[in-house]
Amino acid sequence: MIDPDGPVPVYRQVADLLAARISSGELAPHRPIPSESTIVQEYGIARGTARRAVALLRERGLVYTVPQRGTYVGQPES
Amino acid sequence: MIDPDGPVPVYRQVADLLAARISSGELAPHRPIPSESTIVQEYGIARGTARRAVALLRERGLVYTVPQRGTYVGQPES
DNA sequence: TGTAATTTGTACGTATGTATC
DNA sequence: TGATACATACGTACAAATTAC
Repeated sequence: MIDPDGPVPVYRQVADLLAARISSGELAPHRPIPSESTIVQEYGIARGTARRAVALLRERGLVYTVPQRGTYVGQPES
Repeated sequence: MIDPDGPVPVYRQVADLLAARISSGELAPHRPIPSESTIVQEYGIARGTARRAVALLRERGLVYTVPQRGTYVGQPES
């Protein structure tokens, strides 16, 4: 699933995989995406890398994070 | 200079200090800001924290980074 | 021409704090 | 109380590109 040795950074690979899960509808609007710990386990990566992937999705406007709560699909203020 | 135990994150304290050095003219447009290693030594912080501080300045549009070269005051396209 | 140093980029691991549930 | 989840911060290591010598 993840190629740690490829030219594409792992955090971007993970972000793209999560983005695909959002596009497919598996992760629906205003529903939480997997937690950092879950992402770490699912993809076998470090926590810092998982955080970077989520940060990238946030920059893309695909998700929003509520501190100490979780990260959700879509945009805040519903 | 840096208060590691205060409510303000270290990376933001460092970013603000660097921003002040830019405002004062000590760091002039299109001149490099201190390297990550230098920032680490100057402020006694970890490199990851220094990188976050620089990333914050980048988000604020105060600096731009040229990979493998350095980070410079102002905006690209000179 | 070749080598070493510099600098940013990526990735991992660990620890602690704070807020929520 | 305890578990969960994000925020911050430390340290370490290696890669890639540029620069200096």
